[in-house]
Amino acid sequence: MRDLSALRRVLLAWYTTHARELPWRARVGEPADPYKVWVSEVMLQQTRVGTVLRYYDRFVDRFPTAASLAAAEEDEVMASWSGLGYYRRARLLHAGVKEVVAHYGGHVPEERAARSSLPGVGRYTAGAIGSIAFGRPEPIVDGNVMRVFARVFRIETPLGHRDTAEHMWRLAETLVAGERPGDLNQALMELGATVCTKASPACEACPVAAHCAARRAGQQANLPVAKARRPPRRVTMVAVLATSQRGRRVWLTRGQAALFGGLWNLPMGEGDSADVARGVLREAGLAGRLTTDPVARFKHVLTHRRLEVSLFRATARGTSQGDLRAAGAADLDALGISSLTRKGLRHGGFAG
DNA sequence: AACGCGGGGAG
DNA sequence: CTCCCAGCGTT
Repeated sequence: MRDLSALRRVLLAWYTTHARELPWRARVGEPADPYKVWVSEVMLQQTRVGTVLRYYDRFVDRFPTAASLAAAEEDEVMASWSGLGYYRRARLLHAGVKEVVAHYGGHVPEERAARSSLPGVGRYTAGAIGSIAFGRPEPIVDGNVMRVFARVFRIETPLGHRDTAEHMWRLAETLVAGERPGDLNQALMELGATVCTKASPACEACPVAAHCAARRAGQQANLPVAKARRPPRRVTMVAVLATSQRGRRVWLTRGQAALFGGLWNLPMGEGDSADVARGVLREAGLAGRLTTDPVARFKHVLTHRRLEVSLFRATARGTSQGDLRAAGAADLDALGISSLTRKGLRHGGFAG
């Protein structure tokens, strides 16, 4: 559709009456806190609103300002992120606020280039902070916006193609130029999340149905064209639930790898045999006795992996230092633990 | 351009 | 089961 101003108008009007109340949204007439917008937008990367709601309040309550987050220990930050996934986001956010404190007096920089250069702040997040917190006409294109655009403008090239993405960013840039850029961007995302949904778009309730090319052509169910997806790889893993002699504390190692980096995990390795489990124990810096067979098997599914985990039990000695530590049940809440490790502790009967 | 990175909710 | 979510950084 050529008349973007009509689309703008309808979206803003709809958003004014249909926006969900979300804790990171500023009240009408109040300026949004750029730091809180930043935190929420990082949490929202590839993560649904409903999931973020379970973490956001606790996080900003504990770290209410950029300075307070910058001053926190990494373990403390990871503990607050524990279970939310994509843990690198937390470490990048932490690095980002440190940079803000060091170079910008603790204030999120309003200037686009400075904002974009912060760790973890990509094209999307920079635009979200710019438009929502600073009221600048900066575009946003996320999964919701792509779906809405693909339908409204009947874009039939697959998502994920460079040309498709660039086309959509240009559309977003054109559309956001005007009043209330933050609301316009949020209106697009909100529409995609609540009305123009993937499986069954509620066209009869959609404010832009009259402007929708896909709807006109009866193609709304066939758009957008998804990008091809690679099937997840199946991986067998061994995890060792090694406790101290009296079974009161469990040995955890802090991951440095990309997977679960920065989190405290059960010692793990790829494979399914007792031999591998022995190697895992030794590799962790532990000496002890191990069950000959797994005490439990469980699955853990990630987007890109299907892990089948064999859990061994051990009693082991070692020295808590660096990336190895013995944690009591009461310590676990203060540590960043992956859901996989949480699951392993449960299957192994270590509730403390 | 492709890939790795969590976890969970919806259908 | 499958899909994909208010993406980013690396290669």
